[in-house]
Amino acid sequence: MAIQKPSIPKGTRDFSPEIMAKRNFIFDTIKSVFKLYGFQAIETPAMENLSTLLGKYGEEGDKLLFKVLNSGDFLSDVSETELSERNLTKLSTQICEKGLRYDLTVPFARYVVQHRNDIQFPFKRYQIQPVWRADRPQKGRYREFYQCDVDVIGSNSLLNEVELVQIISDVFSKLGLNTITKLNNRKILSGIAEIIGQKDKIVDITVAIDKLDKIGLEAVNKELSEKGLPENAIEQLQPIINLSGNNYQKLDQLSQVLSQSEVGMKGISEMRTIFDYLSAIELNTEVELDLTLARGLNYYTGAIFEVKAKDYAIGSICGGGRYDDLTGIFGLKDVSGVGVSFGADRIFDVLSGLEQFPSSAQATTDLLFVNFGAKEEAYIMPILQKLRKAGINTELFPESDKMKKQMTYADKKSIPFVAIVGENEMTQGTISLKNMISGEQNTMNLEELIVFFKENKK
RNA sequence: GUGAGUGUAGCUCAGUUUGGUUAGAGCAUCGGAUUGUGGUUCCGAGGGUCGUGGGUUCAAGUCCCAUCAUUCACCCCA
Repeated sequence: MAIQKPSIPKGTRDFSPEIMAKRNFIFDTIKSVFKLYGFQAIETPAMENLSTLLGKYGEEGDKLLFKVLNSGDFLSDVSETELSERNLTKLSTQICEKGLRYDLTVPFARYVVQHRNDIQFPFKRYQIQPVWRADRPQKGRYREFYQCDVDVIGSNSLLNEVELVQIISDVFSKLGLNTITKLNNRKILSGIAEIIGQKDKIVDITVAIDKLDKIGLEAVNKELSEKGLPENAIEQLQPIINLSGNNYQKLDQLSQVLSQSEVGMKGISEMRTIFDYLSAIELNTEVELDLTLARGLNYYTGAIFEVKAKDYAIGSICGGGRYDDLTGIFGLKDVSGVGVSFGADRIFDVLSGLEQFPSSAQATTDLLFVNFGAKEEAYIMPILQKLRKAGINTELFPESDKMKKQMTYADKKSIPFVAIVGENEMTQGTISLKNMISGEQNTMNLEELIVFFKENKK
């Protein structure tokens, strides 16, 4: 076989040690906050039955699912006529019964239904795993990426929404990022559509309004009319598009427009409650009511969240919302859930772009012992054990290579200290410790060395 | 699904406009100066199907066509 140039699939990435240290810093930070609020970890398989995934993300989503070909003779149940028809959608369900998960929310819903008798509700879970989308990759968009989901299921309380905003605030505060958290409510959007008599056009309306900043009022109105909205409906929308003021002022304006819509008023009152709670606590993220937030309308029923980094343009870095009946499709009715998902890969890109990673995100070996040969190795082994017991990350170079090579290893691996124990040190019972940053070198015994690191580490 | 850009050393790229000897640079790697001292310096070495296939030509990294890969943007989304 010819030698092939190795490569990885489009939109996927290798993570080298330096990158992993930084990624783990993000994951650890997020996890620690999740735990702080009483959430517990679960994991679900990379593959789900295709039937679990299909139809949950809209037509567009179905197209972006990675499907897994059946094992064995996957064509055994396909007739020649079906093959020649080339109905790909139908064929794919015949030859694939599994697919890679597209997000963590739908597998979670499936999990909740399947384990409903073992779960103590309200169930607060977090889940940090990769998901896959057969999208065209581009900046900040990958085919394999990690989501960090945190959801509460089995509780209607708006306290959960408030808590999620706090979690968002805590996470990004710990990561040192300035953010803006945008809130919307599906009920308000429904109310708007109801008032202007265009119930089935909610998505079109919000998508169009969303472009206001980008393309301007005129173009938005043009797009609305292209989507089939009558003139008078567009007319009625104007005060909503031009909504201004602080969050409460926006809600006041909305309640005038939506006074005749029960669902719309419900949404407004929900948002008031949330803002009231939020105003009582300190937050590190700016919270803003934004009616143009249209994400996940396929299943969100109440609050909708989206977080953007203020100092770096990369799309949203966190998003989510409330879904009243996500488990309904799997046969468990009236279980409401609300959650958000942190996009770890985008957060990574933001932190990299802003050079915001702390030095603690580069932790490696603390101390490398130079290897001079078999005699020294035997002498050092018990020392290594004691150092490790004392919590010092220590390694002994495994070959008695040239010192230059061993020093270069320490240098490239950013190991801050090198211990030199050769014949001289062995007879004197000392260790020569070289500081790789300053270059200075000191002689000490083992106890002094341990004390030195314990003091230096903090 | 639509549109644009880019493919030359492990990496970042020059060379393509105007075809012409043996395809270059920086970084990285390896060796030496320096057999108990890395990062700085100096000397040297290895490393190329010029993405792939075809065409034009006396001659193609360079021009033409096709194809593949990859990046960016749109739609949508973390």
